[in-house]
Amino acid sequence: MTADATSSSAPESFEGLRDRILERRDQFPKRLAQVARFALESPDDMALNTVAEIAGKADVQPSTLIRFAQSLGYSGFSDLQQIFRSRLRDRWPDYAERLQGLRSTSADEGGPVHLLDGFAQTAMDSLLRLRERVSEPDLNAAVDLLAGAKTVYILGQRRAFPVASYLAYAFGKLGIRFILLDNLGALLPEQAGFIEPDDALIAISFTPYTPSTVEMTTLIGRRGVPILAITDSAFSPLAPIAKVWLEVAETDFGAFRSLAATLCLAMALAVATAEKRAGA
Amino acid sequence: MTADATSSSAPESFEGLRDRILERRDQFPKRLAQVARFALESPDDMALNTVAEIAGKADVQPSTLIRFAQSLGYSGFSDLQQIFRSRLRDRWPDYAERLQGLRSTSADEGGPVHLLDGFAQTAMDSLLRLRERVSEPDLNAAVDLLAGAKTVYILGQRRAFPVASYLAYAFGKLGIRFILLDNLGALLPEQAGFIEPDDALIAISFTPYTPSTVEMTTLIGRRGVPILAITDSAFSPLAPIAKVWLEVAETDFGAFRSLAATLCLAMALAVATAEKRAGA
DNA sequence: TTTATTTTGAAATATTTATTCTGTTTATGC
DNA sequence: GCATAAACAGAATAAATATTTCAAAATAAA
Repeated sequence: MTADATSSSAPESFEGLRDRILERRDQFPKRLAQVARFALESPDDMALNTVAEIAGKADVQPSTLIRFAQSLGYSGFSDLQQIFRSRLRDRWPDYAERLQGLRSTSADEGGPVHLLDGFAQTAMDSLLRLRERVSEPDLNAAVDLLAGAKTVYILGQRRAFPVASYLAYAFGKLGIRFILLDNLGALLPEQAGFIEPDDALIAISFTPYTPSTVEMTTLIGRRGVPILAITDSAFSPLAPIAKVWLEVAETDFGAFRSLAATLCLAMALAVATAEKRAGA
Repeated sequence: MTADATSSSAPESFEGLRDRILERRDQFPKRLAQVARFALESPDDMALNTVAEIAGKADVQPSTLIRFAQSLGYSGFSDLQQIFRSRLRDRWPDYAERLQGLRSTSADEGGPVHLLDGFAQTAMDSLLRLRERVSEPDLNAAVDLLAGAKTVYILGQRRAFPVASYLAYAFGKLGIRFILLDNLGALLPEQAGFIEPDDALIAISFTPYTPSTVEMTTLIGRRGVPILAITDSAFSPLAPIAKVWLEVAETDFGAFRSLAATLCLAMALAVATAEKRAGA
């Protein structure tokens, strides 16, 4: 079987690999079948351990793993292992194929359409990651914080300003009292002048963090106002100041970053806050 | 810091490691801080790649990664990497239920997380449909229109305002001359007073079309200014006025609509315009 | 400003890990 | 039951990867 196995090319996706193994399930010799079974039963082990460790767990010799990989058409075990690793990286099977389609169409270089595809793809990546970064307790804490506030102050400048202005729009529609700190007329200090400890502040900022946003948030935090920060990393200067902070990791495309995940989070926060208030 | 870092034992769980990194965030020297940030932002990369590859992505020397690991009390990088790998293993189980939650957006469970999933799903739907609605010739025409303009005027109010303000941000970064018609001080007529036929207007509006946006766009159109409309249907009052119009069909979730596709289109337009100008 | 200390980059080295090879065993057809 | 071919275990080897080292640069202290 070694001969004709190498003739057909090796699968490049985990699903393809799985199918290939299954369709040959009866043709594998004893030890190879043992490996095949182990591979499908413990794909995590296949991805994360060394040949020797996996061989131990599967109760075969290390060389058997290499022969297994080669019988499937891979150059060696390392080659095969990449498939198992990629499965851990992008673990969203149901969108995987749709994204794949988008990728192939954007293969042709340059042009506005290529850019559009690229940005769409980037935005979807960000959205898929959103749920991994935002934990349920954090999100609930954020909603509690907002629902308990007399007035919600919103601060987001430069790249974060579209998000801030969207929040203002949504809060208005939902009947949540808010003030948008837009720094109009350089009156930011005055706009934030009357904020009190039973209000709340949503501060939004991403690298490179707008200095005046950081400064103003620090100032407001010192006055005992609970702060909800929406930012892009645990290293954001906003994170240590905030009572609750939510991380959105937007994906890069060239020099530009999507805002899709951030806006999505903003919408969810706004609506959840309104629902919480209605329910209480 | 190297000395006393090794004195305290190294964290054995990902959460512990994360906390440890965060509490030392300000004490790391420059390159180590760079690694710390990368580690928390791309934990998957930390788990699955080799020292050399990770060093490349984080833009540091391989040895810096070892130093980083040792400064946290681990014997070397491999030791540290085990933490990141265990995180991938342990997180796997709840994958199924998360995906399930994302799929069944049909509101059986309320709660903030459900809303977040719903909005994410909605945004992705919009993005996937974006390419079906926007044709390549239309997009090229839109870019030509913008690239040929002396100054690009941007008009978008209420729900469309976040898009308008994002365009302003992007144009600024890209060195494209623009004026954001924000109607500040009800001075919209004056802001648009000097717009000329060799300029261009981007008008953004969705149902229910903000009357003043439609009126102002009509007025400007009569003065012979080429108009690019971004709107949600062929029946939009903006469509007949515009020289080029692009359709974005955002999906509803409850009473709210995503802005993901619109923003995505805006980004693509901005960058494509800049590239076109650079190429010409 | 000078000096001491820490931090960093790049290359050399050590270690781990994958792969190949060889003799031996097991299965298969005659 | 013998001959032939495939499969295998284990050791030897090759490749890759992690770690250490040391001089240069940056930073902090005097």
